[in-house]
Amino acid sequence: MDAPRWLDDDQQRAWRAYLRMQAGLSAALNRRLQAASGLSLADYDVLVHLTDAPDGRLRPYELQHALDWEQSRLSHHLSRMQRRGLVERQECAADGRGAFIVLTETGRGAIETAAPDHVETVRRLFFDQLTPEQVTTLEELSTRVLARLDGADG
Amino acid sequence: MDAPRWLDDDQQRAWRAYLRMQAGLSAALNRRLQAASGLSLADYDVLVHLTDAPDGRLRPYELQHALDWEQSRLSHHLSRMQRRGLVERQECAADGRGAFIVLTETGRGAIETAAPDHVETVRRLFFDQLTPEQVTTLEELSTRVLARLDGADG
DNA sequence: TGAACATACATGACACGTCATTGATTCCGC
DNA sequence: GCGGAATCAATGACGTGTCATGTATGTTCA
Repeated sequence: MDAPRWLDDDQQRAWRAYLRMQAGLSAALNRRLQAASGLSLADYDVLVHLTDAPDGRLRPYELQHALDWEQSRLSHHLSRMQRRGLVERQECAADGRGAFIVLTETGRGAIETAAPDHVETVRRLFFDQLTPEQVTTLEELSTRVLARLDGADG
Repeated sequence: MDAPRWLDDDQQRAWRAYLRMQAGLSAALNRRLQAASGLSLADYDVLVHLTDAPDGRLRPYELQHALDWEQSRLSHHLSRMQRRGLVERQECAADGRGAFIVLTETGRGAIETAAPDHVETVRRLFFDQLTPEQVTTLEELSTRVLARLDGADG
């Protein structure tokens, strides 16, 4: 193997800044959401998808693809949410292996209470700091990297 | 409270793309680093800082500020790394409350083995996908958000 | 039909992160 | 010095995420 290509100074600075921002932002969002509503970011994402689904229910594998989570993470997380009364599991008549995850009234109440505050926090901490051009660049940049991640493993 | 200001379409798309990219990238980096060297990203960051320190040792509070971690996260993590022989704890003569975290030979070997591969992965998955302008914008954007996070809590 | 394979989901073990609390020193004003 | 406050760090409890594996059901095709 050849000598590794290190990062240049611009890349170093960008990488460090990005890592810190990413960690700090998600920690801050999590803390606020948790304090305000008792939900984690993960709970929030699950509930958002269930809210958008017809009848407020989805198959686990649908949730898995929508969230882009590992299967076992989802399964564990749903068990914890079920224990807290945010969702329920139903049998699936059409497929004996499968199940439905159903939003409970408690779950719907939680997400409806949490959402406005959370969106406001995302705006204040993140979007209010950025120019429209920076937002556009962020989306393009993220999409490019995502395409690479979804592509070949090399 | 007033009606919440929701995100506009550009912001929605950027936010979703960013969240997915962020989650996917750190998962990919973690998986590769773990497979190649048995280190997690967290281990890697700790070891990098220790490697840069004189005598390969630092006080925990120095590491804490350098890494921007919560104190108890660091303490737990160092215990796990100590158990694996990557670092050791030493008493601090100058401050009876304190300690030193010292890089072991095992730890130094691990980071030196892991670093070239890891940097190369960061480059391939991330920087090779971006234009220099995107890199610059990412750094500016991250710095802006970070300043907001470090500022007032509102 | 039935064997091989694929799909849907759960689970146990264990690493990781946060919060709250505790214990031991050091610092500082009187 | 001495008493209170701040600092340095460890710990227990508990939620979260990953990996490896298990189990049941569905699907395909000779």
